[in-house]
Amino acid sequence: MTSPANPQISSRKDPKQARSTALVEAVLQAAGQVLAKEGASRFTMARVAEAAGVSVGSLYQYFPNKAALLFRLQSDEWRETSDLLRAILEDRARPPFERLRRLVHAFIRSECEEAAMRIALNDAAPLYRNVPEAHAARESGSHVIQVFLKEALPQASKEARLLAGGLIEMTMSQVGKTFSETSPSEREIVRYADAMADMFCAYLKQA
Amino acid sequence: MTSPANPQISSRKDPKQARSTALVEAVLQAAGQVLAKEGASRFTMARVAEAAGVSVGSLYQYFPNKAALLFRLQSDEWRETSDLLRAILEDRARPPFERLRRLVHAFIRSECEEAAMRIALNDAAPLYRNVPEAHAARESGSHVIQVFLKEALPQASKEARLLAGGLIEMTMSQVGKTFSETSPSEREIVRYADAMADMFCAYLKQA
DNA sequence: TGGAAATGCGACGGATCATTCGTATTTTTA
DNA sequence: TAAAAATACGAATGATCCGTCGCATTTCCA
Repeated sequence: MTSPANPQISSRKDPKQARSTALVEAVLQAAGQVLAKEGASRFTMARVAEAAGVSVGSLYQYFPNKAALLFRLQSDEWRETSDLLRAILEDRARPPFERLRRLVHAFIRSECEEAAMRIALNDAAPLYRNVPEAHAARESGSHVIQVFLKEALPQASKEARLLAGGLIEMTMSQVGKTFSETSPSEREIVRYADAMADMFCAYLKQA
Repeated sequence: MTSPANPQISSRKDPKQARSTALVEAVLQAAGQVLAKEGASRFTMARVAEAAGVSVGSLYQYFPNKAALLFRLQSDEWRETSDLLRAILEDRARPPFERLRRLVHAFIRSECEEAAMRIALNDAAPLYRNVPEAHAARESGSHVIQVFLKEALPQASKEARLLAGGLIEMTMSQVGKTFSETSPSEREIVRYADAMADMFCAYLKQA
């Protein structure tokens, strides 16, 4: 497969005056709306500019290209999710498996709440998949899970924990994404998240 | 999210003479190659036509549009996979959980073998996601799993089986896809498939 | 064998988009 | 306050691509 060359991601310049930071904020907000309401195929620099009330040229002052803008949106999502994971998994007041269950519920729920945008972001993934920063961004989430597993399964080998963590992480994110596409009801969300948590717990306990 | 209108999928005409059926075959073969080697973003009617040694106009004789061609490729993949599932799960000579383990291995392996094409097909999914036929195509795979679960977990409620089947199916396909993107080695494939099978078995046994 | 049907062709129309660049406006600085 | 720097603008450029249509070629059939 011949992939497109890695897009340039680092921002062309940083906003220095108040009006320009406001512009960047407006752009990010508008970009999220356009992505969620129009879908990835209609996510256009011109449309984002219009929704933000600025001109196309201004977009390119702070984002070198479309991929950079999309990647920024994705990065922000990743960071939010990562913070969510950390907050729940580090709550040492609860037993580990309860934390894991809460994690799954929170994750699935968050995935469903912004389903439209997440789906569109996923559809657009080919455009920013190859940026080098993407690798580092994912690393953060994995690390949180590894720390948790070290506490929950102190007797397991490091290799086993890496395998289990990768499996859990991938399952949660990928299956969560697909599940959110079905526009599930509140009931279904709870049932599904419980099932997934059951699966993870059963797997970890027998390991 | 405003999705594009459902594309017309049914073939414009059926090939009647030998040369036209050969042309359709050549087109499908070429389309698979273009998709695997060039990726979804460079999957173009013109490129497929050139790779097949025919003209663009001829493509439109048998496929009403690009989405129809892509959907045909996806359908063929689904059918192959579905047949694979069925063959393994219906092998009553082996105990159920061994069959499930074999299934996971076969699935992951098959996903990795044609990784480039599967990934590209996935990237192009937005183009054919909304065709009505897609729903029916997935149904087939679910049914096979339900039959299996009825044998493996005769005491479980139908509702529980639907939930478990959906979870297993979604996990296998989605996680398998993502895993195949990492270009895993033979060793990693085996380890990962075993881990996933462990997870499914542990989940089903505690249910 | 001759006309009809099927098949194959590829230039062309029409539309969409990412990105640039010369210019105008606003803010900062000295 | 005047020059410099930062910011904003949006028409224009260049490229890509889908799908069509009139015409040429091949095959079928009576």
